[in-house]
Amino acid sequence: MDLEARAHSNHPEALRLWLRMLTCTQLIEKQVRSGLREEFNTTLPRFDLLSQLERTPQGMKMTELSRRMMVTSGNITPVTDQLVKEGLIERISLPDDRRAWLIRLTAQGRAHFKKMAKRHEAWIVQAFETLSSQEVNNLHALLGRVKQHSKSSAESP
Amino acid sequence: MDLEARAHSNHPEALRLWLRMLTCTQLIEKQVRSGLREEFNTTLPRFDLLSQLERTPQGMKMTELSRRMMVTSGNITPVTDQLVKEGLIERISLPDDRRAWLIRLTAQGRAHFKKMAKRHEAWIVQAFETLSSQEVNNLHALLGRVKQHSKSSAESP
DNA sequence: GCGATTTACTTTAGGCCTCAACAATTGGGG
DNA sequence: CCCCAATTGTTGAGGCCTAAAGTAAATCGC
Repeated sequence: MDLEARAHSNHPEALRLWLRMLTCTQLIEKQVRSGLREEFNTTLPRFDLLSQLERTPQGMKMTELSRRMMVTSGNITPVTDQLVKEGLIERISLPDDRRAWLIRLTAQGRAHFKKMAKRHEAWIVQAFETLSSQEVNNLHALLGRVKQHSKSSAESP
Repeated sequence: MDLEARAHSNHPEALRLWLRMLTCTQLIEKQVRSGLREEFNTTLPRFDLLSQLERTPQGMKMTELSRRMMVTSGNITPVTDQLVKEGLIERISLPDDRRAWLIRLTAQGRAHFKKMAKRHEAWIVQAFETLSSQEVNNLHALLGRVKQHSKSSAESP
């Protein structure tokens, strides 16, 4: 009795798969969001932004952040504002381009992110613990093809 | 250079899978949303609501709709208002429970939904066309286990 | 060197999301 | 019968999303 209730038998397999995939994603995402809210009083977009920065110690421009987070650039401004206010990231002005900012984790941000990432990882591992390692890799490979297909057809419409 | 940039090699397989699944879902969902907007000037939640009703000719209460759509009930009110205004659904008051409404497709709503559903199905089929029928079914089965696991652990926290 | 285009970020309007508080109604236990 | 708890739908605050317009700065081309 969820999104999949739409998928009756004469729908093609792809539609059934899509609704199931959407259901899974939403179930897991809800768990992650409520975990972040209850344990760390934060949100998924804020966590995602910190995640992106953690892999890039030299920092990143806001445009690059929006591209990686797959959201439009108008979203980055308020999320960045909030994280700066919390002292987890900093905006650094670039001498050679006065339009842009370099966004970087602060030491505090890096430490705080590590704690959250540990919990986040546990939630995700738990969500997929019902699958064997081989099944996880199988799923990963199949979705890799779907991703490539979707990206390439988005580039040449 | 997307969400998956977070997943470096020492992360467990489950985390890599999760980020890839999220990327796929978002890529496909963006295509569907922009298709609905460009071709039908509507949104995904509105389409989803009509989808749920299409399978239930006798109509559905708003609580039931929110449960199936996996959103809180506060969301259903404005989406319903909009679809009533467009003449695609109707609110029918129930004599034996004056708190509740029965929500049903109008004839116009049913006809309009059919057109949209045909296009929607084509977008989804295209998104997965890179996989064989067997691979689609395999993916469906694996995600079925993930879904069941997630639902059962959500019920008994 | 200077105007036109492009780029980086911000802002705004409109929509959906959660959570939480609220009104109205229903239904069960004394 | 009546009070109380549970249920149905609505509303409001806060947040993130898009698309689109606006501002400022960089860059391209003549």
